Amino acid sequence: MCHSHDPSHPGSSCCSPPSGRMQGFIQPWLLLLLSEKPAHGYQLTEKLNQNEDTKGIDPGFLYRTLRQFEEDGLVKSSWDTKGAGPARRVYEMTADGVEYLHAWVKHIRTTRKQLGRFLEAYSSRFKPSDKKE
Amino acid sequence: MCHSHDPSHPGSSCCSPPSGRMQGFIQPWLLLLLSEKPAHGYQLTEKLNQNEDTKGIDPGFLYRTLRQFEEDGLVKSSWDTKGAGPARRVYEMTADGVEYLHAWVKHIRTTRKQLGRFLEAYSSRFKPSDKKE
DNA sequence: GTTTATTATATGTTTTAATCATATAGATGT
DNA sequence: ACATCTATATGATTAAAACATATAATAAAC
Repeated sequence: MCHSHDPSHPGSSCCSPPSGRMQGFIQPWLLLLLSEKPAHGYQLTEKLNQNEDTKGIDPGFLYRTLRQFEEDGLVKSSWDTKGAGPARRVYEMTADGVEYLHAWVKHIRTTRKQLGRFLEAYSSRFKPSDKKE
Repeated sequence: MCHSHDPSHPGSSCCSPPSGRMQGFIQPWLLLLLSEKPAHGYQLTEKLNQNEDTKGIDPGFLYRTLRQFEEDGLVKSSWDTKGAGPARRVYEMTADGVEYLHAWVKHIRTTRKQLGRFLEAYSSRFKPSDKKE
């Protein structure tokens, strides 16, 4: 499908660095937001859209992720029929959910360190001014 | 398939943080290694296995990635029939390949910053000792 | 000298994560 | 009554990676 390799668009070919955000990046944000207070999907969308790093989320992905969280016991939901507009499914975090957020943070720290180590290796290859020991 | 959510294995359930390494992490390492000197797949496997962050790569993934790199003009290959053992396909980096490595590095820096921002948000939620401005 | 292990590359299949597209429906404004 | 906004949901597709296996030349062991 690719085979074109247009150097004038060095961020859009099939073999270029992934253009979007990294895999598994939205989920911890959702858990973090829910850890602050219960919310429904639409609210969460709006909050994510206010953050440059998480904006533009696909609603299908959001709602499916939330249902999956519930299936796995990370959140529990209930319908809120009061107030204006259609009913909202409100998600509230469980203790397991908080635990999982912490586990996710460990993973993120690990990943961040890995990226740092790659950047170090890259720097000592391309800016060998500071020699590595 | 999941539906079990075994809290005694908080890193192995379906809804836990991704266990492996992040998507698109091997490719820049390959390009970085090839930017140092030409190499064939088996050599690259061995080098990747010496690095804790990149070890255990699937050979199928490796060889397909290298062919894809070539298809996209990031590397070029030739057969090395001299020396012991079966013939080796030796990959050598192109100027485009170096360019792409740099582009990848930009993406990695962006991702790393995003992870940092998430960790900051997490910290101000769970360790509110240092108040954010 | 035949079998076994090592080096080396390659491809078919499956799984998983995410995206794209679309469907449904209540509430509110005109 | 019709359009728009709020809100949730599901079917289909794509793309990355993992899993499984195939092939073959050389080298070592017996």
